[in-house]
Amino acid sequence: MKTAAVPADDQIDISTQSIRDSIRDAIVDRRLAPGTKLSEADVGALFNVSRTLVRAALQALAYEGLVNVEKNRGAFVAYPSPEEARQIFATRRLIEPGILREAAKHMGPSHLQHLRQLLMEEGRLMAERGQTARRAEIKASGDFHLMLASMTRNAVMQRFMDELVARSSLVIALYGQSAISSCGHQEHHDIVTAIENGDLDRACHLMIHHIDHIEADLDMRENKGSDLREAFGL
Amino acid sequence: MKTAAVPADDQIDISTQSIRDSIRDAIVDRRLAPGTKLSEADVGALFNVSRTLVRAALQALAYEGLVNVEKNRGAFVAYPSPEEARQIFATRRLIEPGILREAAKHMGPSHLQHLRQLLMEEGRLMAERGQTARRAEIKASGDFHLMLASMTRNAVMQRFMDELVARSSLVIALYGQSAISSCGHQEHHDIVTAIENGDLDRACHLMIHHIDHIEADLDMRENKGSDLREAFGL
DNA sequence: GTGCAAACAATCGTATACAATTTGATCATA
DNA sequence: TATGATCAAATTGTATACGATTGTTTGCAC
Repeated sequence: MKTAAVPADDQIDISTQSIRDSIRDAIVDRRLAPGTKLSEADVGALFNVSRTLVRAALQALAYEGLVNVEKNRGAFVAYPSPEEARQIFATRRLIEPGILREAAKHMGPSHLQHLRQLLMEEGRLMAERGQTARRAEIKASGDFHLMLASMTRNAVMQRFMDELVARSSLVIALYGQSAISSCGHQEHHDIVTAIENGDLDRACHLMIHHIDHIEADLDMRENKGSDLREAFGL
Repeated sequence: MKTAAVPADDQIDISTQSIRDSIRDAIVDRRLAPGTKLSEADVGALFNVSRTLVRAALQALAYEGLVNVEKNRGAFVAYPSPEEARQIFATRRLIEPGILREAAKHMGPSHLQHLRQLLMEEGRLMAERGQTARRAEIKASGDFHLMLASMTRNAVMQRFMDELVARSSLVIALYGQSAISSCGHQEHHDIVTAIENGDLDRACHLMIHHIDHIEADLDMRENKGSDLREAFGL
């Protein structure tokens, strides 16, 4: 019985969407370790719903790439291979500069204000100690990219970025080494500054380097943690 | 009914995936008109499966943006609004040049051969008459972009393009006016030529213009066909 | 004839039941 | 003891059953 603790309590009227979000958050926040089995019955018991709803949630998460469902075996928190990780970051490098430019088109002073505010919060969390603050910091770091995506006013791009950021979190959870984001945080600030100055070329340049840095901080040698699975090409 | 029926007809082992693909193809091929209701019971009867599997398929399609599920009302073939259409093409403009460059990295003579071959087939279908040939032509047109995506060797990008091309087909089905693709076909050829010549800048340029042309051919005034739905902001 | 309300029908939302498959354990045998 | 076959327990795959919601029709009052 290795299923993780998720806010259980006596919740009623929890629908598929809520379950999906709860599991999603738990995965992205690293409360659920990659590879963890998500038994339909167990999860259902936690949320006091039937397997039907759990199944729907797990299938949706599988589509997002956050869980793998193996036929007749069950659903597991995704365990991205180094190759998958590479593809995820390659995709981000490809689309985030475009998102930046698109977002800048619609950006007014209030939007810049919001971005700065988010970065302040991020910085505040970095100063704190503790697992909780650390998770919140990582989340805030991703939220910066998501906020930029939301400023494109393009729902499609937003959804793509949602998926990319979520999967990136998983990858970082698996292969990240340093306390990193210290530099990442500064890079966020620099990007906003470049936008403020109207220097979009520079902003894009910084964004690409930022993504490069995140990826460079990963140690993607196989057998990290308790892997063994990808090690044999499965 | 139900009398120990031998695995009826040719249909055995139809799983969620097959149903999803069948419906997907039908939508993209315009055999299912936008707005058509997809009753769980009806679809299930067609495929001789229970509502459970149909539901799963419809939910997956909803995630792809090909059907809308309205709570307690059912699933309908998506009816993209002009705004959605705009967002879809904006996203394509944003990522397809990048895909082009990425694909070019891995492209050898055999790949170019494949692309040319696909274009030949596309051209052949354009010459023919009839609804079937017309559908095949539109499909082939989309396949060109999908083949480029597959050459990136990046599963994430591939999936994004899958979704974008499918939804584009839907939009074109709704708002397309001219017999179009005549010029689109030539543009495909030009793009391949540019790649062959190693002139990626030109290829990207052509790609963006190609997408512009597709979008420009749409007549997205509301009330197209039997709409009335979006006309009231629903 | 019009307008509203209540019953009816159809469809979806969720839970449960049963079948199929996998997994792990037990036991026989060399 | 090591190996392999057979069986039992657990878990997923699919179907069905029942309750809830929505849309339509009917009937009554005005």
